[in-house]
Amino acid sequence: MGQRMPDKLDDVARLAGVSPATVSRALRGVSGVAERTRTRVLAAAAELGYAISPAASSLATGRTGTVGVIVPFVDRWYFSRLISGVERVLRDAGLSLLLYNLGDGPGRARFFADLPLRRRVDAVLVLSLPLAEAEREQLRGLGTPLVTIGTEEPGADSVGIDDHGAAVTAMRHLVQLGHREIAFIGESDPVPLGFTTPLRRLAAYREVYRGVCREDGRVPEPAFETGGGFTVAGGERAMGALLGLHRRPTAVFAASDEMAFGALRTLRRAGLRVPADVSVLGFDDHDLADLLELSTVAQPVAELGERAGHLILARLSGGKIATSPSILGTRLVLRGSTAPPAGR
Amino acid sequence: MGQRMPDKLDDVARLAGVSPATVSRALRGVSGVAERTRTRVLAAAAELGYAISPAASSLATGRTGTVGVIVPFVDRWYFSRLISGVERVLRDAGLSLLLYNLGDGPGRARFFADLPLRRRVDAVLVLSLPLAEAEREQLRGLGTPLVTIGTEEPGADSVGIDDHGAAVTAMRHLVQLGHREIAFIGESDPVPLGFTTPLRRLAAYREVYRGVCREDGRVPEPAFETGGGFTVAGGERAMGALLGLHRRPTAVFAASDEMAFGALRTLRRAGLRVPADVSVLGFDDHDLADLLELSTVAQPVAELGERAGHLILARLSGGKIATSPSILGTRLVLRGSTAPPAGR
DNA sequence: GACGCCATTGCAAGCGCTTGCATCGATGAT
DNA sequence: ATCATCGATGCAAGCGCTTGCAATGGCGTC
Repeated sequence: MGQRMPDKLDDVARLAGVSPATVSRALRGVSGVAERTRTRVLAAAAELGYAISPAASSLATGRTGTVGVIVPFVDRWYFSRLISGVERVLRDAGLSLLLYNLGDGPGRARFFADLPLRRRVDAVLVLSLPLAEAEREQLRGLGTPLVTIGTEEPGADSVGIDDHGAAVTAMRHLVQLGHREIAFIGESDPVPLGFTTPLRRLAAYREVYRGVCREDGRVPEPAFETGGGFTVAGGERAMGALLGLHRRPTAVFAASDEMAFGALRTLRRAGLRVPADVSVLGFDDHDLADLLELSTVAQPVAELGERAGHLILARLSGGKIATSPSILGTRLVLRGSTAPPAGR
Repeated sequence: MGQRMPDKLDDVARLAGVSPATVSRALRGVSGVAERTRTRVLAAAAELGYAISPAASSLATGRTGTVGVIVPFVDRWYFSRLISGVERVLRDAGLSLLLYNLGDGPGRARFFADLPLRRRVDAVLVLSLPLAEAEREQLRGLGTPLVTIGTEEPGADSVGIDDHGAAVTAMRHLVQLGHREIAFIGESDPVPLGFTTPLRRLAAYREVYRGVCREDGRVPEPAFETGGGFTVAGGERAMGALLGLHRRPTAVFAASDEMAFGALRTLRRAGLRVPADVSVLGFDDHDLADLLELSTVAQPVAELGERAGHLILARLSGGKIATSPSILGTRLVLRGSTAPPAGR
C-alpha cells in the first residue's frame, strides 16, 4: 500500500464535474459561485478528504496564513502565558503560529541575519523585545504588519500596560504602610537584550523612593537598586546583597514575582519574617504568588496576548495602525507579604 | 518609495551572469557547481539581499522546512520547557516551528478535523498527548515522521522517562522513611485529554502502597487516591479532601510539583507542619520546588525536548524509527518536605 | 590528433493553486 | 421577438523555485 499522492484541485474538479477554477472559488467561499455548484464541490472535496496545498496557494496569492511570533524566552511564566493567549485567537481565526525563540545567546544576531520568517508570515508579533534600529528596519522590510507587546515601535501596533503607573502605585502602597527605606530588585545593568520594562519600573521606583527621602531630608541609598535578572535565583542573590547593607530596607519592591519569590526565600533562610521584619511586593501575579502569599501588581497577561492577536487580525484585514498603543489595566493585589514596618 | 518587490531567483541569476538553475543549485550548496561560480552567485545574492521564497521552494520540492508541534498547553511549566528545548535544536538546524495548542476545549476535535498542519510541515511532534486511534491515523496520513514525548505511539519515535520506575522510587523513599499511610494526588477521573502519564504514576503508587498494606495486614484506603488536575488549585483541594478523612495519611505523593505546592499550602493553612506532621513529595523538579523546599523527582525536561528535536532531525535525514523509545533518567531530589512520620 | 569522459551549466517542464478576462446562457427590458 | 445585462463558469497565464536531461567544452588517453 504505497504512499498515496494527495489529491489535487483537479481531482476534486473532475469529481464535481467543474473546472479547477470553480473548485478554487467554491472552496474559499468566494462569491460568484452558484449555491448548488458550491455544495457539489464541497461534497466532492469532503469525499476525497481534500485539503488545499498551502505552498501552492501561498505562491499564488502571496499570503501564508501564518504569523511569526518572536520571543526572548518561551519557558518563563510571562511569555508562555502571552503565547498561549495570542495562539488562541490566531487559531480561532484559522492562522498558524510560527515560533521563534531568540534566546539569550547569539541567536538574536543570527535570527536577524537570516530572517527565517521572511516570506513565511503575513504578520509579525514581537514580545517585550525592544528592537534596535537595524532590526526594526529588517522587520519593516518584510512588508508585513508588525505588532508588539510591551514595547512601542514606530510603525507598529502595540499593546501593553502602564508599567510606570503600576509601579508607582505599588511603591505608594509601601509608602502608605509607613515604609521609608525601600529597596528595588530589577534587572542587572546593562539590561540584557535591551529590555525596557525593567527600566520603566526602576524609574517609577526611583521617583517615589527619592521623593520620600527628600521629604524626610535623607539621602537615598543607591545600593537599594539591585538587579535580579528576573529569575528566582537572581532575586535570592539580590536580597542577599540587600541584607548585607548597613542601612537595611524595611520593604522590597521586586519588578517580577519570580524575583520576589527568591527574595522571600533569602529572607526566610536569614530568619527574617515577612512581613513582620521586611515587606515584599512583587509584580505580575504569577500563578504561584497566591500560594506564597505574595502581594503583587497583577497584569492581565493572557489578555495582552489576546489583544495582540486581535490587533493582528485587524491589520490583516486592512485596518490601519492605531495611533496609540492599547493599554490594559493593572491592579494591586494585596496578600500577606506587605505590612507596616516594625515599630509602627 | 513604493513597496519594492522582493528579488527573485532570476534577478540573482542575471546579476551573477548565470542561469536560474545554477543559482538555485549554488544557493542550496548542492554539488555540481564550480567553486568560482558558487562564490559569484553567493556574492550576487548577498548584494541583492536575496532570500528564497519558501512557498515556491516548498511547492517544487514538497519540503517545508517546518515542523509542527502539538501541545495540550503552552503555559504550564513542563510544556513551555519542552517547547523551549525542542525549539533550540530545530532552530539550530534551520527549521521553523509551527505551534498548535490543542487547549482543553473543543480545540482538539477541530484540530484533527481541519488538520491545519497538513502539507505544512515535514514532521510532527506530539507532546504528552496520547492519540486516539483515529487521530493517529490522521497524523499518519500526513506521511511525515512522527515523534512523541511522554507517550508511545505505534510508528512513532518517542522519548520519555520511566514514569513507573521513578514513581516507585519516590514511593519507596517514603516507605523507607517509615511511612505506611501514604496518599496520592494525581489526575481526576476520567483523565482529561486521555493523558496516560498520571495513570502510570498512579499505578506505581498503588503497587507500593498496597504492598505495604499487605505486609502490615491492613486494608488500603481507597480515598487516598485523589485527583488534583495537575494544577496548584487542584492540589490544594485534593489535600483538603485528604485532611477530611478519618484515616489520615502521614505522607502525600503528588504526581506533579504544582499539585504538591497546592498541598503544601493547604497544610500550612491547616496549621500542619511539613514534614513534621505530613511529608510531601512532588514530581518534576519545577523551578520553584527548590524555593519551597519540596522533595521531588527531577526529570530532565529541557533534555527531553532536545532529544526529541534530534530524533526529528535524524528522521528527516532518512533515519529509521528506533525500535525502542529513548528513556532519560530521573533522580530523587531530597529537600525539606519529607521526613520520618511523627512518633518514629 | 581524434575520441570519450566528466564536470558544469542551461533548458524547460513541472509543483498546485489563483485570478483577470472571455464565454455562455438565461433573464429582463423594450 | 431582440438585444443588453449579468451571474456563473472556464481558460490559461502566471506565482518562483527545482531538477531530469541535454548541451557544452576542457582534458586525458591511445
